[in-house]
Amino acid sequence: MSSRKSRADRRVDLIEAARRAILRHGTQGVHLHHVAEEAGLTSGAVLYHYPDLSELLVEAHHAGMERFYELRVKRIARLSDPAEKLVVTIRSGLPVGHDDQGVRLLNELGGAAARNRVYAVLLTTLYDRQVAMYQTILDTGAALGVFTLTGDSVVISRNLVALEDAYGYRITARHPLIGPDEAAENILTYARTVTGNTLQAAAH
Amino acid sequence: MSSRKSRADRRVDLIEAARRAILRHGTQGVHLHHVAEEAGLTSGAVLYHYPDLSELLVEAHHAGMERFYELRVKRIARLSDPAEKLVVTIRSGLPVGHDDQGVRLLNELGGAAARNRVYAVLLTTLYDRQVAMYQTILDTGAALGVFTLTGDSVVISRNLVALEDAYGYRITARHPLIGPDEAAENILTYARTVTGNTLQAAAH
DNA sequence: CACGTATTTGAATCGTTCTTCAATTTCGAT
DNA sequence: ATCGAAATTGAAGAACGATTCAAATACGTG
Repeated sequence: MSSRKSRADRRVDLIEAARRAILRHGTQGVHLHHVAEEAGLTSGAVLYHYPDLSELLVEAHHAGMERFYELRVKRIARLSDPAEKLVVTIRSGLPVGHDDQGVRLLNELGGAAARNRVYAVLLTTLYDRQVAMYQTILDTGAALGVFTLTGDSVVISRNLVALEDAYGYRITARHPLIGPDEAAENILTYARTVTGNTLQAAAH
Repeated sequence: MSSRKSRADRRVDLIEAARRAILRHGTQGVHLHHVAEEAGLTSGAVLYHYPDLSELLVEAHHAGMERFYELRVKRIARLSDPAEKLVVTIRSGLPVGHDDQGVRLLNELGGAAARNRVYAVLLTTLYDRQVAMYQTILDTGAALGVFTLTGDSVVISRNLVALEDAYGYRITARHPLIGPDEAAENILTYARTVTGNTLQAAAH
């Protein structure tokens, strides 16, 4: 039994616990006691804070997405060269390995989104934000003359995020030939042709 | 209560029923009685044929994948022009609408594959077969001088399948701006640059 | 057409999970 | 240091799903 906490603190804990429980058992497979165990509490205590488990699960997914997105933004915040930004952004959209928690949580929702409107909105919103992120990088690079775009930056950005997403699934499913490095290289190949930039991963 | 059937016939029915039940409730959310209802039987009867529900679910997913893949192969079987084949293949990899059953079933597995090795293998195998399908088209087109590939046909094929997959998720999640037409056009934009072919959708 | 077998039902049982709630404990405020 | 409110427990009960199995039934075969 973990020590007593304030309402706000406990809710944060529970969201974290729910996130871990989802990764272990799947969004559909999580049970109240799984979350309770992860949090070091009783089922009753969880219910005291979240009378409806499904609401807690939504919050956990929401929090996971925000974390994922914020991490990506932070990674490129201090970079100035658009080419470098693009390379780093592509990397940050891919799982680090087949057990990458951030990506695995997102992948949980792919199927559920077709049945659950709330998850559909979450996932769609995340996609759009990531597309906007790429678009900013591409447009800036084009304005600076670093990139020579072969087409609409929206289309390119949508394709880039799509590629990340799909390779994320392949990697978390343990494709024997496609790991983070191979996926990054495949996406970079695409990025090179549409930007006209060699996009070397800058040493630092 | 549907009329009595032979073992073989009933098993086929049950796989179909399981497929529908999965689409309604999710791979993790399906219960024995859901499958029984879809089949017009009792839970006991389902158990008589499949003592282990999870095995039936695996078979349902397997059957769904085979159907999906075979349909794609059949669509291009009678076409000879590589450019036309490529256009048709891209289309056949995308859902027809947000409620496309074939794609929705595949999407169900994305998350589960990270936790379940059997599903991971199924999904990975399907991916590889689709990549091989594209590769054949690209290599043939290149040999005939119809395509001028900008790079390795494996990489291009992997990217094409990846794009299909990801847009499939967006469409089934009801993205307000991305439907089958938009997705196809985005993928075609990529295909055009890497093949050097205008890839007009042939009228017929 | 009657027999025997394979299929299906329906009910009983068991285990699990959710839900409720009174009792207890802890902590902060006074 | 005490009081009161908030958090947590643990047990009891309700609901649900899986599982088992004897009985009923339909079907093919001889």
